[in-house]
Amino acid sequence: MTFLKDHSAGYLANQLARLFAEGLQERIQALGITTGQFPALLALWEKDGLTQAELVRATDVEQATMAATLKRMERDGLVCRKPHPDDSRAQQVFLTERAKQIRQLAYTAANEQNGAALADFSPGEVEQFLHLMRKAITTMREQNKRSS
Amino acid sequence: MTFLKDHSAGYLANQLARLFAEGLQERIQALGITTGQFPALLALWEKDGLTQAELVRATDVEQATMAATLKRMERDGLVCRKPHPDDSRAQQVFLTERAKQIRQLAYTAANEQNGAALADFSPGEVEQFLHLMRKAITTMREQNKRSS
DNA sequence: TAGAAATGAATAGCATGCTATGTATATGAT
DNA sequence: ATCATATACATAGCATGCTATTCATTTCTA
Repeated sequence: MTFLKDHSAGYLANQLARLFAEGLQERIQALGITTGQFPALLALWEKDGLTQAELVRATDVEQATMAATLKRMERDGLVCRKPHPDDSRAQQVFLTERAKQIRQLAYTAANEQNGAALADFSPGEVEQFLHLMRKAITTMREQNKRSS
Repeated sequence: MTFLKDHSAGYLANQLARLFAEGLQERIQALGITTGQFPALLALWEKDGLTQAELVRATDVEQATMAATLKRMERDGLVCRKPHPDDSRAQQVFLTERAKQIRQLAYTAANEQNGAALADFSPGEVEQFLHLMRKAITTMREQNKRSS
């Protein structure tokens, strides 16, 4: 008996994600940001000054991952941190001017990568694809919640 | 202007892949293998004794990634390496007895994870989903080939 | 057949992601 | 008010994946 990668949703999802990341990385490297910083940037572009804990809740990564990402973002001059006025355990994370200015370019890069990946899809297929991905994600989130 | 993660194929693909990996990891940890070892194992279960270069061509990872994975697999008692009879640069990679014996259990684990993720899909949706993932993968592979 | 080019592997260095721990501060319950 | 618990954050340690570099051996070509 064999195992066919082309028929394994998990195998394909892994490929898909790596190819998306590769393509996006290429499009945003001129902006001085990386794929892993994207989730935090999206959240901060929406609302600047979030705490790390709020960023964790706004994204889908673990606290330790966010801590490491913020450290690299600070090193790279994308954010700076200030003590939280009401909670001395927390810090607020603020975007630098540079990070604020690349917002639209970053959105464009992400949209272009999505468009490139789905270039051969009909509009209906795009909708269906997004719908099915959301459905599988919801299903697995529910299951992992239970098992933990 | 905002960027909606729920409408970004790349964002969803990243989520999807991580959730698949999480679920699979849980199912195979009792077998003493990890998700990253799966591609190499699939190739070696099909044909034992491949070289590292052949494993790279049979999977979708870079040579350096495969080298690191094989090193961990050797450390974990999943493979052993023997000098290639016809090419002294190369080595053949052979599965240990333990690695051979878990084959069916590993297939089952992967199939069960795929089934769990797509539990709410109709058979037609499953086919459509796999088809669309393959299509996006093919498209991006073609593009990345050009840009490199 | 000698030198150039290609191929097989290993390694360094990095990003992203995880779990598990530790530490400090807040909060809630007695 | 005190003590237990919850929360915020940092860090260690690891897996997976990448690019770039290096080294050795083959293979091709002039």
